[in-house]
Amino acid sequence: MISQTEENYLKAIYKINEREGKSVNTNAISAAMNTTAASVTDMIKRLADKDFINYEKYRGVTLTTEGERVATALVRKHRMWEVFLCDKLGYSWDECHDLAEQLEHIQSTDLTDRLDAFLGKPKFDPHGDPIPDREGNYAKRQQILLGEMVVGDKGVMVGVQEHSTAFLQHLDRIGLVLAAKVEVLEIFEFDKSVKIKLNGTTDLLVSSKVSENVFVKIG
Amino acid sequence: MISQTEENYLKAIYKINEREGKSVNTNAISAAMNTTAASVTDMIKRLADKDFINYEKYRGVTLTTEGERVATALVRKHRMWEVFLCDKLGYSWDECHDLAEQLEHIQSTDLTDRLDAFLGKPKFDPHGDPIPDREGNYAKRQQILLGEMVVGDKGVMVGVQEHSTAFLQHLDRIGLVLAAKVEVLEIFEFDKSVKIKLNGTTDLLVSSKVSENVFVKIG
DNA sequence: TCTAATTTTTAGATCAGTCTAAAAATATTT
DNA sequence: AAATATTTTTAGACTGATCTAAAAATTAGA
Repeated sequence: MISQTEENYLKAIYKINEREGKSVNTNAISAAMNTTAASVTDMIKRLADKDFINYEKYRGVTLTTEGERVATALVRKHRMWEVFLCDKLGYSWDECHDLAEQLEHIQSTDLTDRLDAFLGKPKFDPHGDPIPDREGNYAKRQQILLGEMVVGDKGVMVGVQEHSTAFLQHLDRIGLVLAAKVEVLEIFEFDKSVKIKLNGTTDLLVSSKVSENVFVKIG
Repeated sequence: MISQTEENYLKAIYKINEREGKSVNTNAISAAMNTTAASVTDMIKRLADKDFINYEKYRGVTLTTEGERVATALVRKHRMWEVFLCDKLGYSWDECHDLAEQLEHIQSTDLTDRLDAFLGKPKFDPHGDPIPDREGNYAKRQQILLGEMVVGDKGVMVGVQEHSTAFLQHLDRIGLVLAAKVEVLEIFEFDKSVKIKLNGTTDLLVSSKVSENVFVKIG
């Protein structure tokens, strides 16, 4: 049996590794989990005992095959529930995250599969994040950050890196939502803000905080 | 904040009180929760501290208004999720209970209300149990046990008292499912078994174990 | 009503998950 | 490479939820 807390640690490790691409250190985990480094050390010992992670003192951790299976299963459930909440119950993309954090711990792969069929086998969640299949595989997104585009580039808004409610609500307010058409008009080196044309109509100046957390699919 | 364990104790107390109609004693709770009497004593102290129950040493417990609110909210969520699982995901009535036990702990009354609307404001779950409204009110069922009917009585199967998977699967197998038409043909005093006509066609002999756990609406 | 049976509570332990404070190891900088 | 800074681990403690075994209170019966 695996506890919800253990699951959350595995998911955190998975996400940090996905972002940083290397062995995950204690402090990064404690920051992600909002706990102390001491608590993390305790927990990673337990997770190593259960063979969910590889752990060497002072050297950080990596997920084992089994640990990765658990983590991707959680991500699959989380994103699947988000689709349900948005598509079926009418939640907005900034509201569904916290509820999905709870729902992802429901223990039943069969339920997830039935939900998958019920929702029409979605490939992406409402934030543009890909939904892993039952084996945990998912296509890496063909996309770059808005902040990495150059003047003249055009594309479509396909997702976010930062999932906080505040950020998503801000995007809603400025009209930079999923599927919005984006063209880079000007980049201001001074503060890294970016002027874009939105949906071929309005001009919009976005801060670096925004441009560094919005994914765009070029083309 | 209330823990899942605390919620489960409150639900158990609520159900025992609903069935027995009086102050709930320690042993009844430990039986329902599959724990020891000592654990129950610990927990009821905690629940009394939090004002969810009224507790007097050696005298059993009753729910406070707040405790009852929590318990009926759980029942509402449980039965609502059962409708979702059966109606939308195609689960059978014996499969949905265990999953609903998990889902009932999802913390969000708004989610429950949206689910309610999405499911078409159902009044009963797949076992015929009434779904409480947001205030915790629900119509007591107009029904009696099959075992309480007399020869010649006719009615419709509307629910079960016992919710175990084994029992529900047995009912499925003998064809005594929700909405089945029932007419009492003969009662055998020897072993309290009952011969019924099912849906106006087949004759069926049911054991006392069955007749004492199936609710029928007369008429 | 007094004794026996039952129920309930206390006492004392354990495990998971967390903390603070201090010690140890590793990394960085001069 | 020595001194300093940072990161990580250990030590020790606390809470929630559980247990077993024993003591106390209540209930039932002769």
